[in-house]
Amino acid sequence: MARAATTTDAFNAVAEPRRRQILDLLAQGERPVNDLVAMLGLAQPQVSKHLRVLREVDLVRVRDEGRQRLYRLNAEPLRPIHDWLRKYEQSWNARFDLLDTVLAELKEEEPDGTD
Amino acid sequence: MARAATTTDAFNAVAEPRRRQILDLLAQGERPVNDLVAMLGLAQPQVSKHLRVLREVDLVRVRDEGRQRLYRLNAEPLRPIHDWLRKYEQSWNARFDLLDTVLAELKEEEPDGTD
DNA sequence: TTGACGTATTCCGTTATGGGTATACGATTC
DNA sequence: GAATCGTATACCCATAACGGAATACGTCAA
Repeated sequence: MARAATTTDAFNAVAEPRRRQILDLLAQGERPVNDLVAMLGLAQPQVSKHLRVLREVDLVRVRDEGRQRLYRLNAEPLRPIHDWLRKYEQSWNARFDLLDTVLAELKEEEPDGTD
Repeated sequence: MARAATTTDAFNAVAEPRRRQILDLLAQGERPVNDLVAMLGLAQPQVSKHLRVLREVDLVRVRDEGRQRLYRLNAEPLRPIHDWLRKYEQSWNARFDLLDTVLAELKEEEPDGTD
């Protein structure tokens, strides 16, 4: 088995910096492909390919406007990522550096208080 | 060029479900490899390999304890992901479904009000 | 219709993943 | 020193990513 497809989920789709950049751009509003091409400094086919991936995980939606295709953001698939990260928030918000791990360990299990 | 290495950053490292699972387990406290092996139902070498990736992006730290290696979580590299997601939070927290895109578009640019 | 534009798709090559299996290494015990 | 445990590494395979280049659409203009 190889690495999971980029179109498997938002986690994989968003691992690619360019794709994140595209989302960042689309966060400002709907854009035709060529706008993105210009802004990203990438070749048009690559942009279309990245958009395809984003489309397949439903991170972007398209709307046909004449000969242009206007892409817009749909952030909802990012939610699971955010939700998953949520439980780790405290780890960097506090000075838990190693203390929190120790504490968590103590109250979770390791019932053998064998130091 | 191929896909960015899994060890490039937390984004890539965490795109793999198994690796997320490992972090989830380590969130509960330090664990030796074999514990993870048992909990994950994976072969030991695969677990070691995943741990290596996590180690390379500093998502886990190791501590030698006799013949065991105790791994523990270091969540900080997750922070950039969280930070990046932050700007999209409102997109799914409200009913901005397509309204927000339109609004953003209006106030950002597209100075030609040609509709 | 022909042509230009905007975008998507196909084909290529390089790279590395992730699982499987075997094995190497260090530490401990006998 | 030998056997054993706990873990890491090496090797193999199948898969697919990403960029580049060429090209195939569909739409609009002359």
